[in-house]
Amino acid sequence: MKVKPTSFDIAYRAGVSQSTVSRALRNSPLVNEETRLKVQAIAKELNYKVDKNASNLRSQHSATIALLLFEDPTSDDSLINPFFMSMLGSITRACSNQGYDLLVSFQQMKNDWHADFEDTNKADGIILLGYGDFLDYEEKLIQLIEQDTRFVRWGADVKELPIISVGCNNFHGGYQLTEHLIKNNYKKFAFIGSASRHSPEFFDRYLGHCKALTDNKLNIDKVLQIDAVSTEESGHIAACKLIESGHSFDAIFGASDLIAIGAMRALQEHDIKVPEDVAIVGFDDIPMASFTFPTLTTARQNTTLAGELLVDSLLKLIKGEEVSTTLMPTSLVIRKSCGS
Amino acid sequence: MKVKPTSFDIAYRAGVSQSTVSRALRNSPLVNEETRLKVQAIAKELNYKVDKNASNLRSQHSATIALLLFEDPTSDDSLINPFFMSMLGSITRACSNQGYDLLVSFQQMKNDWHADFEDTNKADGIILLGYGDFLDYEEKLIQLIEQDTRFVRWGADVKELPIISVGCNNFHGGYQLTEHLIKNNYKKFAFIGSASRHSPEFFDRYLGHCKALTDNKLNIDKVLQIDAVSTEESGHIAACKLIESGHSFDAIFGASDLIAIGAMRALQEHDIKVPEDVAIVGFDDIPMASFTFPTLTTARQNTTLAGELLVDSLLKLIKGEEVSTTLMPTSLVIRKSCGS
DNA sequence: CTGAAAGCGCTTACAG
DNA sequence: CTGAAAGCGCTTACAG
Repeated sequence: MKVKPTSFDIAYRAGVSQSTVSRALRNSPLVNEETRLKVQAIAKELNYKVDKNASNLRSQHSATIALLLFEDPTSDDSLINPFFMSMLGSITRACSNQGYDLLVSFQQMKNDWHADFEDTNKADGIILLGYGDFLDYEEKLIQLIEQDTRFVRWGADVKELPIISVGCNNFHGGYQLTEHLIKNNYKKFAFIGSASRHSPEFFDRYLGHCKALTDNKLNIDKVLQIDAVSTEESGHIAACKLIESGHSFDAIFGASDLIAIGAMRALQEHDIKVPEDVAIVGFDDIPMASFTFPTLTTARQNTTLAGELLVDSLLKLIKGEEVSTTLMPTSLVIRKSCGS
Repeated sequence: MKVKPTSFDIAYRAGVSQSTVSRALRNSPLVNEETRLKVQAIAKELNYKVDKNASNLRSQHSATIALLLFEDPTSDDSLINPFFMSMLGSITRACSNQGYDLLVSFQQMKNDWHADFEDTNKADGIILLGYGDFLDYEEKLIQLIEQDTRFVRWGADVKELPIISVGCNNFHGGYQLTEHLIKNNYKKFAFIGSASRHSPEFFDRYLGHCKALTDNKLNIDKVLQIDAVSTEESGHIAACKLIESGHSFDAIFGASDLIAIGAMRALQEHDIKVPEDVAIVGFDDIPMASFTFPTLTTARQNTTLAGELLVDSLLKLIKGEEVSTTLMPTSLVIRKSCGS
C-alpha cells in the first residue's frame, strides 16, 4: 500500500495553503478560478481523495443514509420478500442520485435493533423498511422517536405517532382489484392475509376489498377471511385450510403476491383450476407474478417512485424542512389469473 | 435534537480521565474492572455512542465494507438479477456477523465507477458483484489493482490477474445438468448464452456442457449455440431466433435461470410443450425457478456460503493474511422442466 | 481571494 | 492501572 496523500501534500505542490486546497476541491466560490484548476489538477494527478472520516468529523454530517431492513422472524435466511428487494434497489439508486451513500443492515424484528447509525454519526438519518408484526414494530418506532432519531419509513400511515411514512393507497388498491373481479362475475370472495392491527397494510387492503363488496351488494363472509403473513408458505397453508374447510368460494384475494402464489399452488394441488374454478389476485407486482401459471393479476406498487420519495423525505427531514406522510397510488395489472 | 454527549462528558461524570473512558468502552484489559463498569453504566445512562468518524479517523480503519453491484447497461431500472439480490442478502448478513457495516452502491458497467470508498477511508475494502461484458469489466479490475485497492469479487477465476475471486464450479454444474438431460434420453442440445470470454461464467458452463456431450458420444452442434445475456428478455429473443431458424433440437440449456425462463416463454408461445417436446434447464436456482410452469430444473449456487466466503476472504485480505481464490460446488435441483 | 489557527471527538504512545 | 498530551485530516470562522 502506498501512503495516501493529504491536503497538505497537495498544498505543498500547488504552492498554496492547505485551507485553499480544501476550498478549491469543494468548488468554493471564494477561490480564484486559476488556483482552483491548478489544485484540482494536482489532486487528480496524485489520485488524492478527501478523507471522509476527517471531513465528516469536522463538518458534523456524513452524507450517508442508513437503510434498516427488518425481516419477519418466520422467514429463513434464504429469501427476502422480493418486493423489498426491489425497494432496496430503488432506494440505492435514489441515494446515489442525491450524492448520498447508503449503509444497509438487515435486522430481525424480534431482536433489539442496533439502530445506532445516527447516534454514532455514521449516518445522517435512517430509512425503515420491512414486514412483520406491526405491534412488535411499533415499540421500536417509539424508541426511535424517544431518541430523536431522524427517520422515515415505508408503510401505512401511523396516525397516533409523529412519524413520516411513505406508503401506497392500500385501501384503493384493494377496492380496485375486488371491483375488477366483481365485473368478471365472481361472487364469493375469500381473503387470505391478516386483517387486523398486526398488519395495517393488509388491513387497509381488506377494508378496500370489503367496501367494494358492499358497494356491489355482495356479502362479506367472515369465515372466508384467513390470516396469513407475507410468505408463499403461509399463503399455501392458509389456502389449504380454506379449501379443506368446505366453505365454497370462487375467488381469492391474496393480501400479497407471495400469499397469492402460495394459494395458487394449494388450489392446483387440490385440482382446482385457476381461473376457471377459482380466480385469484395478489398485491405488489413482484417479478415472479409474471411467471406463475397462470400469470397473476395484481396491484402494482411503484417501487422506483417509492424509493425516491423515501430518500427525498428523509433528506428534507435532515435539512429541517417541512415533510409530511405521502400516499402513492397503486395501479391494476391485469393478467390471466382472474379470467379476463 | 439534544446535543450528543462526548467522552469528556462521560469522563467528568465518572470522575476519571477521558483516556480511561475511551479504554473502558472498548473493554481494554488495561482498565480496572470497577472503573470500567462505572464508565459503561454512565455511558449507557446518557445514551452515549462513540463517534465513528472520530474513532475511524484516529485509528485509520472504518470497520466498513463497500459492496459494488454493477449492472449490465441493458437492464432497466426495475429488475436486478434476483441471483445477485440473494447474494446481497447473504453478504449483508455475513458482514453483520463479523461486526462490519456495509455500504452498498449500484453502478452501471459502462460508466466510470466511483469506487473511491477505500480511497476516502469510508471502507476498508470492496466486494465486487455483478454481471455484464467481462471485457469491459476487466479494464476496471485492472484500474483497481493499479490503485492498490483491496477487493474480492464474485465470479470465475481470472488467471491472468492477481485477483481474489469466489465462484462456483460452473464447468461441473454445466456437466451435471447436461448429463442429467442425457440420462433422460434427450439427444439434440441447444445452448442459450454467450460462450466466449465476454462472459467467463457462461463459457465455463458451456464447456462443461460440451464435455458431457462428447463423453456421451453426442454431437456438439455450433448452430444450436445462441448468444444471450442474463435477462429474461434476452433469453426470449435468442430462443425465438433458435426456433425460427428451423434447426431441430429437443433440449435447451439456458446459461442462467433468467435466460431459461425467457426461452420457456418463447417455446410456449410457439406451442412447443415443455418438457414433452423440448426439455429445458437453467442455472442459479433463483426463487422464480420454483414458480414457473413447469418448474425449472437448475444448478443451485449456494448464495449463503458465497456471501460468507466473500466477506471472510476480504477480511483476511484487509488483515494481510494469506487468501486464495475459492471454487464452490453447485448442486443439481431436479424439477419438472426436463421430464423426470 | 488567501492564509494561520482552532478544533471536530476520538485513540494511543508515553510517562508515571 | 491511570492521566496528560499529541495528533488523525479535514472545515471554517477570523483576519487580512
